[in-house]
Amino acid sequence: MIKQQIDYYASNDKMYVASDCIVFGFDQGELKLLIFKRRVEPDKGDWSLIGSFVELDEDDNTSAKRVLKQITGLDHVFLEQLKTYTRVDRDKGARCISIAQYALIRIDDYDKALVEKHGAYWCNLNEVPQLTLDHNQMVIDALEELRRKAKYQPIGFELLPEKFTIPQLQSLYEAIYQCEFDSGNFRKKVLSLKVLEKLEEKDKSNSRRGAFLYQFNADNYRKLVNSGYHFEI
Amino acid sequence: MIKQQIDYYASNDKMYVASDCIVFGFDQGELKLLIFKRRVEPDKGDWSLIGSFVELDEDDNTSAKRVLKQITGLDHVFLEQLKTYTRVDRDKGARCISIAQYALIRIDDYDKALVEKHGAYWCNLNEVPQLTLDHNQMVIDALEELRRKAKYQPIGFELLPEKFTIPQLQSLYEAIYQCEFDSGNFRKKVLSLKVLEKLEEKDKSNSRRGAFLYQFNADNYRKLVNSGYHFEI
DNA sequence: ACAAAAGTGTTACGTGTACACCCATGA
DNA sequence: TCATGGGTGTACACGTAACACTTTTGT
Repeated sequence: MIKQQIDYYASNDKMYVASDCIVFGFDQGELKLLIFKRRVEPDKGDWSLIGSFVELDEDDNTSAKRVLKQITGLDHVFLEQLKTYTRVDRDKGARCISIAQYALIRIDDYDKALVEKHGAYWCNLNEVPQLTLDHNQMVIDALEELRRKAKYQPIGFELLPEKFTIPQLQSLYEAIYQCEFDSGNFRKKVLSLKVLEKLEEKDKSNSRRGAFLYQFNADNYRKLVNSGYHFEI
Repeated sequence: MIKQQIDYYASNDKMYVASDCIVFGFDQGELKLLIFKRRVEPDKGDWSLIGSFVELDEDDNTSAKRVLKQITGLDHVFLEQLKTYTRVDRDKGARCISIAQYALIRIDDYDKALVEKHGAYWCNLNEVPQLTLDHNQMVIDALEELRRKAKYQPIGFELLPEKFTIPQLQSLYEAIYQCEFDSGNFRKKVLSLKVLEKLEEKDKSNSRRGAFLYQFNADNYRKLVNSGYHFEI
């Protein structure tokens, strides 16, 4: 029985499985993408997403988190599978499929020294250079997914510091959707969702008057979702 | 150079890559799922989604279409990547990841003889038996995706015959979302989208009066989308 | 006191929802 | 003629968008 089983599997071909990571950050009102210089052939020296081969004792998520930790020094980042790229000729080096994932990180938290040491670089999303293999397509797909998700799930908060102001949140959404929102309406909408906790502190970096800081209340969000609440921005 | 490249790839491990297919159909007002009896160890004889190993000269889509054609006799089905399942211990037989895809097919078109010959079976979506490996989870995820997509993209039509009535369309959506819609409002909504062409024929199978048949106009849909139109049911 | 950002209030409009109603037809 | 499903019309509630307006504070 076991013999037969092994034979059956063995009569098929294996492939390399890579995991590539589209890392988004938000800084100075701009969406950023983390890229670095490819260190292996083919196309050594080209810009590339960060990635790695998935090892036998890892799943895609574990693999991506390992690389992410290596390069940004960050643990506990938001990470989600995007799509698997399987074109036969996508990698000239070998038959290799890639499970792409996208990550959202609080850009002021990351270990700048580590990022630089690995030759990585935060590039502006409107100025993404030519990337290796099919990585540009991955970025396009990830951005589309981010836009789709941000509307129905509170993932935008993953890109902001713990405490943020309503105008900061608005500027993030304006960066994601590349358009302007009416500030009054945006504020009303976002507060009506009942997932923001107002703090006593103010942030005065952007105005004389200062804007109150808020915090995302994940517990409350979960409760609302469980009771059938439909989040939407 | 090439030597170094090959060495680099070779120092990593390969895996088996499978492609599993969640096949939805619609019949008698019910959503159906195509499953069949697994013919290989482990778990030979268990119910399973249809699937196969992805061959070296195939991408995931090609692979799924090959199996689908084999078992249903159908070409040109709607097929889209769902998600890739990579848990280390998901397959007891070997380290094997699976790229799941979901398909929507017009159930009255399929080759019934072929389906039966392969031991496949259309099961009711509310009565899915225990499936092998992580296939039950795949079905859950696929159903969620179908619900999400059907709201914003005209994929529902893939499950209906070429010509269908508005009440038929409504009954499909009721099956997908497991709730009832107001028929007047549903009709207004769906006709306001401007992608249905009214035919002269009537279908009298469900009422004495008969209901007019309609046809989905894909060209018109594409035009509307290109001009920024936002489809939503 | 004024510029500039934060924050509030008011109104008009379009869309979804509930529901009453008419139509066509075979038995 | 009546039961049944197909199809139309209307009235109201509500969320959104546009925009006028007030508040705060450093210079």
